[in-house]
Amino acid sequence: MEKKPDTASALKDIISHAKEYGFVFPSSEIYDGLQAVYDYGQNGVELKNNLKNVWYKAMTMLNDNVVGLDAAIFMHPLTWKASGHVDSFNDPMIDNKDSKKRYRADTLLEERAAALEDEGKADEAKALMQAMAKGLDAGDLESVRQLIIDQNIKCPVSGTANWTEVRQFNLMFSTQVGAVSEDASLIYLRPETAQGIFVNFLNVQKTGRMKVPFGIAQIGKAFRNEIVARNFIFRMREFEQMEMQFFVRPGTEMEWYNKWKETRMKFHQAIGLPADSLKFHDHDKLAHYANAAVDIEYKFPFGFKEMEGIHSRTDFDLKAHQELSKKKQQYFDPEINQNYIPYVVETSVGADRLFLAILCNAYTDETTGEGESLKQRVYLNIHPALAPTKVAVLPLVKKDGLAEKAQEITNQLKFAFNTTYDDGGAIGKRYTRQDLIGTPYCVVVDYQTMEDQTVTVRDRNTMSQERISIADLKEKLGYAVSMERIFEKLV
RNA sequence: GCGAAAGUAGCUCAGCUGGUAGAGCGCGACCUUGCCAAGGUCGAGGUCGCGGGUUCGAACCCCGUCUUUCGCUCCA
Repeated sequence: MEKKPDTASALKDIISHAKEYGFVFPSSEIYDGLQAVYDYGQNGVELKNNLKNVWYKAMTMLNDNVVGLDAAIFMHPLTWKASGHVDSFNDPMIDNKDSKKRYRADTLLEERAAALEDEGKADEAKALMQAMAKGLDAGDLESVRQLIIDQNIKCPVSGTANWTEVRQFNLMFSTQVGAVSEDASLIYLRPETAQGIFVNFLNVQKTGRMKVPFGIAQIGKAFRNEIVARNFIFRMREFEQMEMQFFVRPGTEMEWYNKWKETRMKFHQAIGLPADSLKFHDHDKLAHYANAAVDIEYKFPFGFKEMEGIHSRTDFDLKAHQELSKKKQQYFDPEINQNYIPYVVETSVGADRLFLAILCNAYTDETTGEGESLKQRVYLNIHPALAPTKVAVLPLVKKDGLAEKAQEITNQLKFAFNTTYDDGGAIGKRYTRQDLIGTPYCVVVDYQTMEDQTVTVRDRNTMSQERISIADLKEKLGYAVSMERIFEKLV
């Protein structure tokens, strides 16, 4: 009998567990924390690194035509002009005090202008749009609010015109480069990692002698000044993306889009997420850069939410960079003897979201037996290749040389994979400690070990034990905890 | 940003109409034991989220603030 968390309170259990067992801590907690920022603890960092590793290797090792990149977080400010982020990440917002609804101030005015045009007042509409543009360009938000009031625009929900001030929400973080603060030195922390790949497209293509189709994979931090951050590490201000941009010949993008859709879904299942907790969600409204977009959603305790996005980005980005930089972003395709700007299929998964999905899926509150023999335990059912600690070596008792023997085995295994030694407290308690952090195997040194050089290996999920020879440990456990087991499911 | 709830030991919580803090679990040492959170002894750990105010006296009442969760809202 297993109880899987699917209610909102389940998230609380997972957050508590994550903190109590060293996976995720609130940032700068001794100062009361910082909203929507979290730190990964001693076990969290292992799990996250394993996840990043398995993703990166699945991309680069398993695909001959995908290579890696690690671009800087700081980029030339024009990058964000070209990508559209400067324009689309700055929204003037206004709230209605009665309905508590928030609107984009520019949208309200645009709708009003459209209504005026329908009424045949095209001149008035044009004047309104010009006045709005003037106000926005000058950063005069009060004048924008005044326009809304002058036009007597009412909230469709409350029907009142009881508006707050207009406030600018900038989703990009900015900072200064250099000691002197001037306008020219203002730069942004990247709101996505993709642009680092696009601006390096030709560098990689030329120095790596890459032929289209090929991909560039990158893992890195990105930053967004979210207005509302919710759901633990699901939406953070500082987060990590694992992105791969795949450059293809125009016209073939849908073929690759579909191929990557399937490949990525397979990946999530291979690392242990159940098929019925995953689904595709097609975008109805496409972003300015895409001609097809789908999310892979995972069934979090707070519902099916986006974990990964697969977008057909067309040539939007490379073309925009070519126009703004005046540097050609073309590829010469020898097969068809033609120059073109490649189209791009992007796969972009949130490392933190994937981490959270793994944690939610792994958290198991299990009750076995009934009556007197009723047993309850909590364990993390993490894929062995992803588990922070692979093996715990435990002496059944500390005396009679068992502890020394267990230390010796630990020293043999620790070069091959994360191995821990524990002799504190009763054996049952030590099993439980390992269950709680998702260690897949416990090796126990008992009295028989001293006679025939065998140990028992206890499986986390089944709690069953198998006796094997010490000499075979490294090989047998090594394979059981290897990423190979994940990769085998991907080909 | 709005509304609701919450914040006391590492965790889960108790603490009555105000009288300067407790339990269980966990943690550490030692003893005993030895295969699924065993028992015993001893011990560490909290200016009750933070800052004001009321009061002779505040974990408790009032105000502010921070953080978290939930519901709105937002999400190129």
